[in-house]
Amino acid sequence: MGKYSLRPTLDTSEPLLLLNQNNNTRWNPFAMGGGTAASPPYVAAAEGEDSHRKVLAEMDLFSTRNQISNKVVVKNENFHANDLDVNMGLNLLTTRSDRSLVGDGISSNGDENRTTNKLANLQNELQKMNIENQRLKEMYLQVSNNYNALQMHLVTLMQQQEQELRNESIHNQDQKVDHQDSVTVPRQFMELGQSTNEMTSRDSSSEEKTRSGSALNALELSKNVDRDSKTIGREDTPDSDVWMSNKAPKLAIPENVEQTNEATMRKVRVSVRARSEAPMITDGCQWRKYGQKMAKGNPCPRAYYRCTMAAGCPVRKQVQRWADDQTILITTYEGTHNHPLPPAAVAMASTTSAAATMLLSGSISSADGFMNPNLLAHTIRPNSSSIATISASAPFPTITLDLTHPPNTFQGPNGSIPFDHGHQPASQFSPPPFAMPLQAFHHHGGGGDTQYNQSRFSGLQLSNNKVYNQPPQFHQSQPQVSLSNSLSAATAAIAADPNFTAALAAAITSIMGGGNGSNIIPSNNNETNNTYGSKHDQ
DNA sequence: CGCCTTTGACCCGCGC
DNA sequence: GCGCGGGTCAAAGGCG
Ligand SMILES: [Zn+2]
Repeated sequence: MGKYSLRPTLDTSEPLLLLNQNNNTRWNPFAMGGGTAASPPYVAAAEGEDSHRKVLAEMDLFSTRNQISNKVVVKNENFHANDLDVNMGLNLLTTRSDRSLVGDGISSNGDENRTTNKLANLQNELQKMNIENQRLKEMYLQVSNNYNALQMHLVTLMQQQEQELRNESIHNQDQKVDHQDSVTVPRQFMELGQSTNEMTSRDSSSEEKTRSGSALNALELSKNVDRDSKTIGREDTPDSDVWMSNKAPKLAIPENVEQTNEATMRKVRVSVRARSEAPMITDGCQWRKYGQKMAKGNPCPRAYYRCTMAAGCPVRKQVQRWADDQTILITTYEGTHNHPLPPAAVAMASTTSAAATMLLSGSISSADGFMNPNLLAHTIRPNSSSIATISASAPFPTITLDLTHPPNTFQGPNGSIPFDHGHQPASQFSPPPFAMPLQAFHHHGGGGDTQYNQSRFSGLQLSNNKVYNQPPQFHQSQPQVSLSNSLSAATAAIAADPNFTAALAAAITSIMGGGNGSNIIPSNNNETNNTYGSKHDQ
């Protein structure tokens, strides 16, 4: 019964665990780049044998009869994901009827009965189709969420490797920076730079800060701690310093340094732009909404969440749809988790913390801050699949990861590439899916109004003139040229590795061990997906 | 019953 | 000082 009609269906009752270590069904995102168009649903359908059976066992075809009205929505969804084979179910549903009774008792009756039954049969089919499409829609949401998470994983790895490479040549950069003088830099940014490095400011207005940099940061910290402990005191016992205490001893670093990092990490924001119709993107954490505001210049309200996976976890996030394209969800993370994370949450957490670290370290050695006092923005590579943007606009330095255009060049209904200002027609080349382009731009609040402002991000060693002219490869001014190539190769190798998740986990562990403070649960537990799967565990 | 969302009030920094 | 905007609090109610 219904075996064939259900064929393309995936079990969406549980999140697809693309990153789960114990799961054999891995989705290789790199396969999507080379025209294979192996988009998430497709791959999942190909390997999801178990899922099929599960669906057969639990799917209730007639539980919702009024879903025909969803047709429009589904249609839209199909359009949205036209190359994701989401509409696969439509054909299959009509290929076979599981109502064999229709044909039998009818042969002796008139044509009217026959057509009536036929009609009923068709209606049944239609219902099934709609239900099926509903399922597929949910599945698509799931998959796209997981896809975003995985893509961010990749970004994390890229960043980490870039950073490692950069660290090797950091001295060179410091020397470069030395001759940048007498320019005002946003104070916050200067603080961050100070807190993570020994850069000295020559700006007279920030002389005081420079002189008492650590004291100032300590001040900031105490402010934050104060606020956090206030919150905690309400929810819990005076464990307010848990998130401090469990980290300070770990890295044998002077306490105030660690505190400084905490303070700055709390301030740094990592913004993720992803196309999602869900109210929140799936990041594996538990969140509790604590506020909602109408933000200026955006018809969509901004929602405020805090992490509830552990009492006193300082991590907050803001979720808001982009005004220009409300299918794009902007999630801004702030802070570092003070507790172990389930595997499902590792991707986002590691990405955000790595990005934050990158932002901080980038701020110290880059000359950009001096070149663009109000905002710092970089593009690693134009017209590629994802974009990481760093901005130091007040009050919070923010790094934005743009995941709105998937690697396989699939575009949403709007088909526009954010921040693509025509420098490079996107059609000219098809970058590897893991490429992480950065475009330098200046934006003025609204977001739509952007303007070029080429700059060099020290962390990525971009050469200003080369960035826009030679898209297909990384063009880095320094020894990093071969570096990025090897990086791509390494990434590809990782992707091809059957132990992809293991490699990923190792890489992430190394990242986290690198000292930004997130703890990761050793990833051997399978139930995390469901365990954290209820409400705002996205 | 515990956890969550909702939502108006409140706080705070900033610019005028 | 005042208004504005971003961010947070906390009471009230909903939900499973
Ligand atoms: Zn947390």
